[in-house]
Amino acid sequence: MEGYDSCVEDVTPTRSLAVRLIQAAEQLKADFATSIAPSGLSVPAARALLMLDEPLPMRTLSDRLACNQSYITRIADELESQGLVKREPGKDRRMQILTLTPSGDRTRAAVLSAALTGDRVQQRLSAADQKALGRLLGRLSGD
Amino acid sequence: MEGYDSCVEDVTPTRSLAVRLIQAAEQLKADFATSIAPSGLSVPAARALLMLDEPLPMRTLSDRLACNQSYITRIADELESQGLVKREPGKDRRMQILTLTPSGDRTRAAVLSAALTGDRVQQRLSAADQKALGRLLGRLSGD
DNA sequence: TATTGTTATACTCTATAACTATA
DNA sequence: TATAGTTATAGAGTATAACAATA
Repeated sequence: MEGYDSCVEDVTPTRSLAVRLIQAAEQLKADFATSIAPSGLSVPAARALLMLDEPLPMRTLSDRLACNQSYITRIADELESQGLVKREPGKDRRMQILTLTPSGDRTRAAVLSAALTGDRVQQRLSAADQKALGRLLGRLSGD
Repeated sequence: MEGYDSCVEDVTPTRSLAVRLIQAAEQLKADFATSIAPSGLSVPAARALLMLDEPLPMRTLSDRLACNQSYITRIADELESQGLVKREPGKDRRMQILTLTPSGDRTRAAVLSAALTGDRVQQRLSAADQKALGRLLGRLSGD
């Protein structure tokens, strides 16, 4: 559990929105970690697993997760050691294609279901609020 | 730069709000890191520095930053080695009171100013939008 | 030469455990 | 005995650099 709490907020009259948004995000991340805990996977591995709804080259995964390629090697090792994924050579022999095993497929479905079930955005926000939040986040991100 | 991108969102029809909120938070954190970079401080040390608008026992700091006391020792070491803070014994001799030096005071003002200037919530959101965001975050957090 | 993946290494943030001094 | 702070250690997440194989 992280704790990106007080900081600028104790200085400005009200706790800053930026800090509150960061705290909300930490909460969401903690929720995700809790919901995937039964899988025994690390958070990064669970995130990668969720992306594998189709076989993907490791390179594609590193692009989508916006992380270094070497880190994908690590994650693939974890997933493979759990028997959830296989590495298969692509037509371009430099590529390794990550493909879910049947067990990986089941685990992915379980993780996905748990993540959706534990999503407090869905739980606590009405449809209208969700729409409003989406709009605000769009403005924040630069459209 | 973290990268809490695709994950559940590539699976659900639209990228999930939870993931978008987390990404926005990462952006805010990155902004903060950028704005404090000139100070040469680590992010945790800068956060602690911002809280020291008055002398504070280390224990109070660990409460406010919601982190372990041992971590505060580390942060205090960094701040002290930069000459920004002094440890002074409290009336209760177990306590160490962290007090800003004149240099620490100036650095804190600079960091605060940079953080406020670089706050994209202020920059990109109207007053009404900020109010709406605050309301939504309140609902998300459980009120 | 440029790209994919791997290996080794290292860095940041943060916690736990054991300990000292004080209360 | 309970609390404040320190020290040593560890672990998670992630990156950089150097390298091999392939294109």
